[in-house]
Amino acid sequence: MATVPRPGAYACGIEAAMDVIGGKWKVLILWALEKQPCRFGELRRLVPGVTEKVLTSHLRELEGDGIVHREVYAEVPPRVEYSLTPLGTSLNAALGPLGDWGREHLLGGGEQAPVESTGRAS
Amino acid sequence: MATVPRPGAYACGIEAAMDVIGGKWKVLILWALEKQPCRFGELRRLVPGVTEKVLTSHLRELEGDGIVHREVYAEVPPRVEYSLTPLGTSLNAALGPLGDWGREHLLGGGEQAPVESTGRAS
DNA sequence: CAGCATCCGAAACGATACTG
DNA sequence: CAGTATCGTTTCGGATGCTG
Repeated sequence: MATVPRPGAYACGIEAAMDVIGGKWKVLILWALEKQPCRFGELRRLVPGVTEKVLTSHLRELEGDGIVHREVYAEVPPRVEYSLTPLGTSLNAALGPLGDWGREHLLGGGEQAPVESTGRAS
Repeated sequence: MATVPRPGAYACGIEAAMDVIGGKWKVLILWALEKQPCRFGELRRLVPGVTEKVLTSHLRELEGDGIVHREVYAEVPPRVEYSLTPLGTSLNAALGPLGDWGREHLLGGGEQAPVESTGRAS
């Protein structure tokens, strides 16, 4: 989606950010990875409904944007681990208020105890 | 985009919010409206590149989601004014951190004086 | 002025089969 | 296990032309 596709002109930061997280499953992926690094197969399970093809392309884009890190272990059962980069962590943090807003105004009001605002629960 | 299209299940608030702002020009529209209420023609000028059809459909969706208010004046040259609802204003506020993140990490680093973080400038 | 209707093309997403 | 390749479907957005 992103990966420097645009000629280079965004009207504002939100537009640019939207381009990075614009995929259908991107935020879910970020979310799964925030909890803990995951292997490809784990992600498939953590993000129900996504197909391999789409998961792969989204991961590649996020990797290209410096949001996720891809670590390949040259073992006999191939193993690849995906994790958030510091940039990805900061993006997730920036997504926090938006998630709060959505949960508050779109889903059931705040059932959860509004502890800090750090709450980005399932 | 949204307007209660989904059967009713979102994994998290961000997903729901993404659905509301998921259109290509939505955030730009929100942005133009935050500065001041606008007529249809003004919006077309403020959001360069958008076509009437898409602008109309995006506005209808935002209206359906309670983000913008549509005021029709039954005059002889038809006049319609769009403005942000309180919900729309709060959404824009929730978008702030994401805009800051995008401007900081995707566009040129922070050229602007990082005054408050309220800065959602053009 | 503020739109709606219609047709079209591009892109994103999805399903399935196959490979290092 | 972790993808790649190919094909089909859907959805979104763009271009025009017409109307109250």
